[in-house]
Amino acid sequence: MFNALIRKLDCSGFLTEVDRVTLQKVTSRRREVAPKRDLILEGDRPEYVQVVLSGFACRYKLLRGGQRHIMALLVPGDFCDLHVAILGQMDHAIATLTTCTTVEVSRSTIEDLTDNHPRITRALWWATLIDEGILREWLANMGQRPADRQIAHLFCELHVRLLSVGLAGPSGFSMPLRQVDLADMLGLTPVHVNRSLQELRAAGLLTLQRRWLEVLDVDRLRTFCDFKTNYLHLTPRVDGLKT
Amino acid sequence: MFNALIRKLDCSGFLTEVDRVTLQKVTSRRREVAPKRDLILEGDRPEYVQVVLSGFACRYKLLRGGQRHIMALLVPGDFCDLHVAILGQMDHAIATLTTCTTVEVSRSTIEDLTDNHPRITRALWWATLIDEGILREWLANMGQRPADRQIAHLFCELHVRLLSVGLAGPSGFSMPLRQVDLADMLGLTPVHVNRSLQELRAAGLLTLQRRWLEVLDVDRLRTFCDFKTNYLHLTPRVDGLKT
DNA sequence: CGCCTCTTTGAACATGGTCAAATAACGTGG
DNA sequence: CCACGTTATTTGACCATGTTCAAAGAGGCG
Repeated sequence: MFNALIRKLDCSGFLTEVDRVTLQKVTSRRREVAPKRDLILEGDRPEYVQVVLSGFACRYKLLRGGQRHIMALLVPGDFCDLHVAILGQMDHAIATLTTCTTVEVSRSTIEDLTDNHPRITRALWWATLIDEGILREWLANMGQRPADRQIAHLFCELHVRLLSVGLAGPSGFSMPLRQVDLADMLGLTPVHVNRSLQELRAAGLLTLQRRWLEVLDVDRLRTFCDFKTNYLHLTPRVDGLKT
Repeated sequence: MFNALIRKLDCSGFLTEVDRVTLQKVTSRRREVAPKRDLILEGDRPEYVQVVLSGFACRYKLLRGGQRHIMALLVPGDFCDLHVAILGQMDHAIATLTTCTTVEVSRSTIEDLTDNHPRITRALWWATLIDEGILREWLANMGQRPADRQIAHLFCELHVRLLSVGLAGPSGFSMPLRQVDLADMLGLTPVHVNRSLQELRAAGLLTLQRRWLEVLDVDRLRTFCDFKTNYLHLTPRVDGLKT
């Protein structure tokens, strides 16, 4: 059966066939969650670590004014809260954006993996470091680029990340996120996201209809928003496209 | 001799006296670096992992337009590039902001630590997870708050981080950063940082002169910018101030 | 004292925000 | 399959926060 987690960790290059089998066993207890449901709340001390196997989720914080800021997008294969094992308490919440399938892995299973499966441990460590790299890129994106390029950059990133788990074609992918979600990720208003999307369409860079994002010219879009893939630390084969 | 790294890792609560001695030995090869010097460049594959022992450094990226975005502030006790051991290549650069003392720890030493000193390993892991938490908070800060509160929030964070390594008093600390540096951290222009600082002063929240930041009323400043300490995962004792 | 860097000021401008309403798309039950 | 209520996208007019450019003051350091 298809398993985005294995597919993703495999990108690290650390896994062997045995490891893949081990991971397969661990990810068998699945759960279906409706859109816009909280998976974990800020302050929680969960007993289980969750992994997204299908759908999109996000890390977010609610600030005093009631504004939501989304600090990370979780796509199939991503861990939700591996770090809680060490830090103890969640400093942010996680919610589904679309319908999601998740797996719960007990803390003891994680401990078993880290004790007895050094390559898997290394792959997990690798995955969290990539998440950190993405956070840094988002920071630079928000801080330095105008809205339309921010959005373009986010799409470029998403495209590559989905490619690496086999969920995107060479020039398009399913985009079930709402404009509000994009707005909350980039610190913009939905209205302005809407207008910027129109500019991107008008510039002939992409189309977005019926929840499908089609990139008309990948190179041109990447140049437009100054997108480089290095922060995703892809193995050459996954890059999907030249450069 | 005073060692900010040990002081910081000690906050994790994982270390024993033996571990502290081990760390002391490892951090003996020191180096002095002038302000505004690169410690590592994007694309580098360093053989040594560096730790800041005194002064301020930063992680940054240079984008196409030549703009610099600072994605993290490294204060005494912070690791520069622990992650390169796994990811291989730097996806950002690191530079000093002030004169810094650093230590270089060879990759083999790190491997020894992770193989034979489980509590130290756990503390290192803990430190990188806190860095990740800070990244998330910065994202929300930039995305959702107006300039003056962004700056106030940054100061509140810095205050607590410096307190935890013994480099701040209960209401003030040395602030050698330039307004350009603040601007590059928050995605603002130096001009606007300047004006926002004036507002903070006018509001009686702080004073900033001769490179010293004095917080006039810590609680009031924290309320002003909606600062909560939870994302820093402090042990109760280090919080320094109530709440 | 003089140079260089950093901070401060001013005025015009632009990007993105606010509020409110209209239109379109979606999903569910009949 | 259609009708309806709900949720999402789109539009318009006005406003505000933050930017740009340029120049004048302060401060630090040899």
